[in-house]
Amino acid sequence: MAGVDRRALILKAATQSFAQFGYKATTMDLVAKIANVGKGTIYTFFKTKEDLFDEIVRKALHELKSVLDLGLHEGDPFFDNLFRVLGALLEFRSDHELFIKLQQEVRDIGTAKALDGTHRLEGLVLEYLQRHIESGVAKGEIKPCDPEIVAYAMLKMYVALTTDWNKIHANPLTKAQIQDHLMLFFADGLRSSGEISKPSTS
Amino acid sequence: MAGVDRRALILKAATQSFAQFGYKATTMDLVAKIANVGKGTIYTFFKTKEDLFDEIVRKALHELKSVLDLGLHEGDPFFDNLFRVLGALLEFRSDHELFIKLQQEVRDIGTAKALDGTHRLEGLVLEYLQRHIESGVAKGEIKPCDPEIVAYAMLKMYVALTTDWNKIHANPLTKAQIQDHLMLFFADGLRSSGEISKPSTS
Amino acid sequence: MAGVDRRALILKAATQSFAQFGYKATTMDLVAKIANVGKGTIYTFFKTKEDLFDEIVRKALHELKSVLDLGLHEGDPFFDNLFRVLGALLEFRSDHELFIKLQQEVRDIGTAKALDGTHRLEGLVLEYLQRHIESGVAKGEIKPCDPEIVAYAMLKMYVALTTDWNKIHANPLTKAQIQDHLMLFFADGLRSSGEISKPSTS
Amino acid sequence: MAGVDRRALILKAATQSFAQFGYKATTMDLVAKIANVGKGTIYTFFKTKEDLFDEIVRKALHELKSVLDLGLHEGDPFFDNLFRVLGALLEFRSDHELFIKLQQEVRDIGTAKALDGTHRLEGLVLEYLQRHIESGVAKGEIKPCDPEIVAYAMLKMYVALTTDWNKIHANPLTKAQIQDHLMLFFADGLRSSGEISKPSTS
DNA sequence: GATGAATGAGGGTTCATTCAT
DNA sequence: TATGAATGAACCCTCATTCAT
Repeated sequence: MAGVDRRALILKAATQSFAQFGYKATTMDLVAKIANVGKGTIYTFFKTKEDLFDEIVRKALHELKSVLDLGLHEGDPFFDNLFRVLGALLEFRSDHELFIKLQQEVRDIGTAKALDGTHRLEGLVLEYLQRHIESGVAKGEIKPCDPEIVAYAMLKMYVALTTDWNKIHANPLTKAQIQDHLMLFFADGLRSSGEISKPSTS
Repeated sequence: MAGVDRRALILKAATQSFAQFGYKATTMDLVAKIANVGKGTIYTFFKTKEDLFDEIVRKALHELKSVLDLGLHEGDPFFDNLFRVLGALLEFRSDHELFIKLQQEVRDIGTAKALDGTHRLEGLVLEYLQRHIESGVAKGEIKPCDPEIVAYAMLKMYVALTTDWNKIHANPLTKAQIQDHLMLFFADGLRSSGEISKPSTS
Repeated sequence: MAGVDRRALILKAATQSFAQFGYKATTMDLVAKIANVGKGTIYTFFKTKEDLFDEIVRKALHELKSVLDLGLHEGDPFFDNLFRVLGALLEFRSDHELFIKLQQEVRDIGTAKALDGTHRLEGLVLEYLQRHIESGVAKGEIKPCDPEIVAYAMLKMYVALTTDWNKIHANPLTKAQIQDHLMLFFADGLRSSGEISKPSTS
Repeated sequence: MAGVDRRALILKAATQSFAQFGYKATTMDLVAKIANVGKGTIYTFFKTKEDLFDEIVRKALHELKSVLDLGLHEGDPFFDNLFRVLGALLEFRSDHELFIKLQQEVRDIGTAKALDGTHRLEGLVLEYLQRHIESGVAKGEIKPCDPEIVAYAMLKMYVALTTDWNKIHANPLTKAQIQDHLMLFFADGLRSSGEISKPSTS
């Protein structure tokens, strides 16, 4: 028991529990048990349950920002950049899968502060995506569209395939499956060539 | 007060509260107050809080099934059917918006049973979509793809644009905006014509 | 169990426990056990522990006021009035001994609000006494003196003989003993007649 | 840091905190911080918090005994002795104000042992006073009276004027004010000369 | 049948005490 | 020996559920 970093142990346990059971259903007793630590120990590092939660969100925010900053290369083609960043997010996910899950697990907390945390997480990615899409439209790489809506759709689709999917399926999608489908929806569309491009008016 | 259907009153109140505050934050006291009945009365109709919740999911499931059955016309083109059904879901949503919200409000329940309820709701739609996609692929209307993944993506995208979006934006998207973007992603893709179809190998 | 007034039961139990053990050492579990009531029941009547405490102070304040109002007869001699009121307070004590004890049991509560409550209790009596002493001085019934200090001394002496004494002695003082000694200190003094009235300068 | 007496440091810090915040509100963390030692260090000198408290009471008891022994001069007049001792207590108080405050701060401790400590402190002074009063009665300097009750009244009055008063007033009473009032109550009484000495029978 | 007062298990938090360093 | 991180019992409070009316 000598070299264990109890703070990290607790953060990991809490992250796992928040992701798996949500905020309310995560009890400090449970976190303590998962971390194999006394309940009181948690309070040596975090003032309240909310504090513990905030810290997790903050850490995720920070790592996310790094990933995004590293992934966007100004001069590269739109889809190159998109998939490089999404790929990086995927790595981020495999390291810290639970952080991403948090995004959806947080809802009924009530405190504006905690909710803000989650929204900031989402907001950060949306901002990056939106800027990237605007730039893609400006360069003529993608069709004119509402960048805010498309950014939102991209994020949600990404989360759906990387995280939500695992809630109802035992086997996660492979990195290739995820990239192929994102490409399918956001680059090419499903429609077979040769089809008419508008549904007949009903 | 003679002829009021107390059971319906309670179901309506609980639905509203579950949708607005989530499962945990909905107290039986609150449901009783909204329904304007005694707290004990709830227990004459529903054995537990979970029972009450299950009943709401079950009812939603039933109505959903009707919507789907009515919307799918075997002979019509793929995208005709898709948008007719999604449009119908939109109507279903405006009538029972709260039911759909439930899908995300249920997360931290913990009890496998309650989660099952939500998954059944989701599963029903997925099943319909998957069958529809398989049929579309078979008829050559859409590209060959994994119907399960695509169905899942469609549902999530639909929920994202109709429901999730409203959590961070004051104004909901219009029905037209929703349909246009679904079409954009699932029919045509974002890429401008004239572009190369694969990202450069990294 | 039919006709019991649970609110009164709880108030009585809490009063007893606050008086005996003090604010902090009184646990809601203890109050519940003394009152023979479920812990949750307390919270049906009182929002918090502090609320419960406040209610007790408030009730004491009210009864105290009645006693004082009834005991002071404007025209009567000073010591008649003094002993009538003190006698009445003694009755008040035998009915509600615990309320008076509260005055000293409240100290380390911390919340300004709760402390106010106790100070109000003390302040009410002090106010009455001070007015009465001023009137006694004005009529020449007692020597000129600082009414505020004398009022404070009277109250503390009264509480010392009626309440504090019992903390270290098994048998309370009799009503006669209390009155005799109050008379001794506040009317006549201890000094034997024939003595010189000032201590020799040291 | 070599030559500091850690035990004394801790005793001083604890005394200050007990006096200022009371027994319950004094945490071992706080004592450690005030004493500028590690929390564990306290436990090398004192087995428990109660032990620490007891030691403080014992020390106060000892100093008190010295004060009393020095103040009583067998041959002097009663009131000379009384005021010399009370005066000395006042000095004792200005040196160790906190010890005296302790007397009232200890109330909600609950443990019979700790309460005993306080009672011993009180008992010591009472014993001295009682002996002195008995002697005064024997010499005819003061009226026959119950020495135990009078001693108790004197102590309480003394504490009331020196300590309790400060809790509700910004300015402490001066030494002269305290002595004058003690004389007023215990020597001469409040009643104007020329008054009848018994209240009219009610 | 309808009610809501009563309940107690379980939640977050504090703090006296221990013990590995 | 001195330390303070770690601990868990015990605190106050919430709320799903029961049951006498």
